Amino acid sequence: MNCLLVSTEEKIKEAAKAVFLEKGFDGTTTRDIAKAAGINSALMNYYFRSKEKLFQFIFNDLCSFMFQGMLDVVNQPISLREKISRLIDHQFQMMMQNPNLTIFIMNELHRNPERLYATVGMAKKIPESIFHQQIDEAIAQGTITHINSQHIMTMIVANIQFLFVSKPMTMLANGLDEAGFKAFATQHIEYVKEMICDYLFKPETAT
Amino acid sequence: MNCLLVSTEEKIKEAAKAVFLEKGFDGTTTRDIAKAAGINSALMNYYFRSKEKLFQFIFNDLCSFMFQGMLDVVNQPISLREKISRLIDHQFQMMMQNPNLTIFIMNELHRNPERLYATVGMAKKIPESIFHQQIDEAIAQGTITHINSQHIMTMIVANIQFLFVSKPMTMLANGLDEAGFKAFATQHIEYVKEMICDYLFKPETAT
DNA sequence: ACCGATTTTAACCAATTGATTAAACTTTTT
DNA sequence: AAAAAGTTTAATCAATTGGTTAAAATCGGT
Repeated sequence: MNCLLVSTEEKIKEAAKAVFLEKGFDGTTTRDIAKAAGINSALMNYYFRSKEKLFQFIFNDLCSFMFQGMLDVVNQPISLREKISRLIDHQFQMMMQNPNLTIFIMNELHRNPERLYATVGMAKKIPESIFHQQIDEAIAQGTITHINSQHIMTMIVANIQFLFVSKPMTMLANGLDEAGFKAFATQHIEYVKEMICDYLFKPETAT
Repeated sequence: MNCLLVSTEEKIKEAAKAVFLEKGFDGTTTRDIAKAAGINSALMNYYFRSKEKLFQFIFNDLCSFMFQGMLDVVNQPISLREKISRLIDHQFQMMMQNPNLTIFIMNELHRNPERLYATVGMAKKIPESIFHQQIDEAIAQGTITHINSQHIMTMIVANIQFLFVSKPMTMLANGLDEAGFKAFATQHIEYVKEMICDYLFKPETAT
């Protein structure tokens, strides 16, 4: 067994994750991965059977990483207001550390819709979470605006995720560098929190 | 000259646009395009010098298409409230007819940041538009919440665009078919309009 | 109808792609 | 230490890639 810190299999997975995230499935060659992992090209086919199989492995990993954290927050036994705030914060932290996670996943799903099957289990858990129960209860009690929970979740996710999906564009349009973007994004999520909560918990009930 | 409706050059451009939009630059082969255009592979290199040059052509076209419409709305001599509503409607119409326009552009910019130079002229026009002047004036008059205009634009764009960027995921998570998605999206933009306007034009001024 | 220019084609090229093979090297087991 | 199992390598494969070439077909002007 290779004992220099990590196993060869792990080295390949880490390298593949980095390269796939940066270049996508089509833009990545098996030699890219081998080079990044510091191994022979053939080793990749020894541990994983093909580029496609290796990709599926990485893709599932990344999808789990993305969804699991959100699911954890979404199922916490806390108030709706607090949960929305934490949900936004959690996504923001996750994306700050992995800015191209979402564009990668969305693009691969767009290019190859069959990969949706890899996410079907996780994706369906969110609409079934206690977050949605809380919303339905709050609506019944008249505490929040009457609005389908899927729309609320979409608003939360969209306002955070698109910030990172469009990061290069936003930086260009507003003339920001890396630090400037971070400041902009940090400020932005505060506005988003405020906007969404204002909309949900507004005093007078809209039609 | 080829007089069967359209010129060969136009046929190639149309085919390339469709294929690139669906498969991205890396996923597209020159033979894909030739096949879609019903021409010989070599013809593509006769009209455009290379796959890269052809792509740049298409990419610029699509970016112009995306930005020009938004710029037109953003510079209309109408009220802020009406402008926000039209901006959202316009993007929605555009994306309904071209659902993968944004994911395509964003992904290509992510994969190849040098392409940003192709958009720099257009992207910078938005922060310089009279929309932003209107916002600054409204803030000075105390008509709307005190918030940087770039944040408002980001909110508008994010809430509409991400709906389409994440279309496959949204359809899966909420169990929607094509018609279901359309209904969901149509309803969603009404909520978004309401939410953003409520936030901007709210009666009591927040800190 | 003929000529020159433009347009289109088939055949081909070198480079790169994902993947395989058989041999060499380690490690573990006996 | 010998055998067996597991790991890694260099060399190579067939297929596909973007691009080129030279010849054929088509066109407009005269």
